[in-house]
Amino acid sequence: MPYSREHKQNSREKILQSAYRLFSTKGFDNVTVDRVMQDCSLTRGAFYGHFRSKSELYKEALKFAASNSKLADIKPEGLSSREWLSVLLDGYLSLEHVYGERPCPLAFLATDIVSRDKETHKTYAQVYTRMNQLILDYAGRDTVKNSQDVFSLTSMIIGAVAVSRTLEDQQQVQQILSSCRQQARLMLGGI
Amino acid sequence: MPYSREHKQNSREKILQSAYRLFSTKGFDNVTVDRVMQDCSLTRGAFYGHFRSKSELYKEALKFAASNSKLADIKPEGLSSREWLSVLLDGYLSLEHVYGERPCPLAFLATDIVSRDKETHKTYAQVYTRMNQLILDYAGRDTVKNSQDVFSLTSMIIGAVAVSRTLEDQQQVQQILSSCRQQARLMLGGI
DNA sequence: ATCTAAATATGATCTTTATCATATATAGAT
DNA sequence: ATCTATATATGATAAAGATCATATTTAGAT
Repeated sequence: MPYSREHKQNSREKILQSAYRLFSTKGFDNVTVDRVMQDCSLTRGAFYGHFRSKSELYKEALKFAASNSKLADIKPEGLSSREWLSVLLDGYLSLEHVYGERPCPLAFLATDIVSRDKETHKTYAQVYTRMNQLILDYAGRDTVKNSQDVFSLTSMIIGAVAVSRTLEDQQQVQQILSSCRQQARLMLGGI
Repeated sequence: MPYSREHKQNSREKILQSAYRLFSTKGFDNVTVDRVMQDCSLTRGAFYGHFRSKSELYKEALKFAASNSKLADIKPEGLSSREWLSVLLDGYLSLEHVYGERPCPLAFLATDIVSRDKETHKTYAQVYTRMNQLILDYAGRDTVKNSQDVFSLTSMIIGAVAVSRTLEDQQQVQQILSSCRQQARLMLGGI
């Protein structure tokens, strides 16, 4: 047996991490396999030992990002679900998220996904459903009049960060995020 | 003088129309110059008589889309500004818009823009500002507590249609759009 | 009818990049 | 030490597509 048992698994995770960071900031076509591998200090050739194709990498990176996203973090002890949800939303609607290393795939891949294959669409849809579900759960289902109300909340926060990343004017971005944080609190009262 | 005086202008508009339709559904890299020209029954060569490069085409198509978008339509006689705004928002949050021929560039190019050049970013930002302004104007500025409140509304509707286009489940899309239409009405009360 | 400038079409070039074929390096087992 | 399966690296191939150089078509003016 060559290398240690975990070596390949480690490499795979490094590739996924680099891939997602690059894909989410540049989109599928503006990222080359070479660039991803350079980013994690490996080379082209090694790539095909881990993934069948660039498309497969994209899909796996999407799954990887979903399970490692801020929104998947575990609620700390001593906070109510509602309080934790509030923390999560503020984190989501923050500059750190907009420009950070673990951006939400729902926002940052939104229009990029359209040209990908059916499987990838399905994965995206699953991530989307999970996000809505998670917010519903934290908000407390018993207080929900209509579970569909959550869609307007997620639309808003996804739209906000997606647009924010394209804007140069930092002050305007701050205003957008702030406006949405405030609105989110109002909506959660309603939900 | 060859051709009629308006011929070239007509060609230019046809190119822009095809270009925007394709760019907004597939993104910059998944559209070739060839494909655009085929779409409007011209050929590659003619292209460079109209635009310096594919990048320039993209930028011009973005401007073109902005000035021809649903939201730029003129208010018909006999409707109050608020009523007209309501019509516009329902149109924006409709299946026809999500899958139609005149989609909103703010939503459908959102993440695609990130990899484009500075000029294009600037154009996008202008379109974004115009959209917010337009909604503020129709909503009636005197009734606005805080003009920044409009950002959460535009984030929501942009996010809603951007995400909707990636989802396969038509029923879910309907629910998202419906949820946002309802929420928009609530928010306009507040604005 | 013919001439001409503008618009459009066609063929060629050159770069980029995904993927493959092949070679080398690694580290556990003998 | 050496052997071997696996991980990684390097060089080659081939296709796609943006752009350019050149040819052809168009329709108004003479």
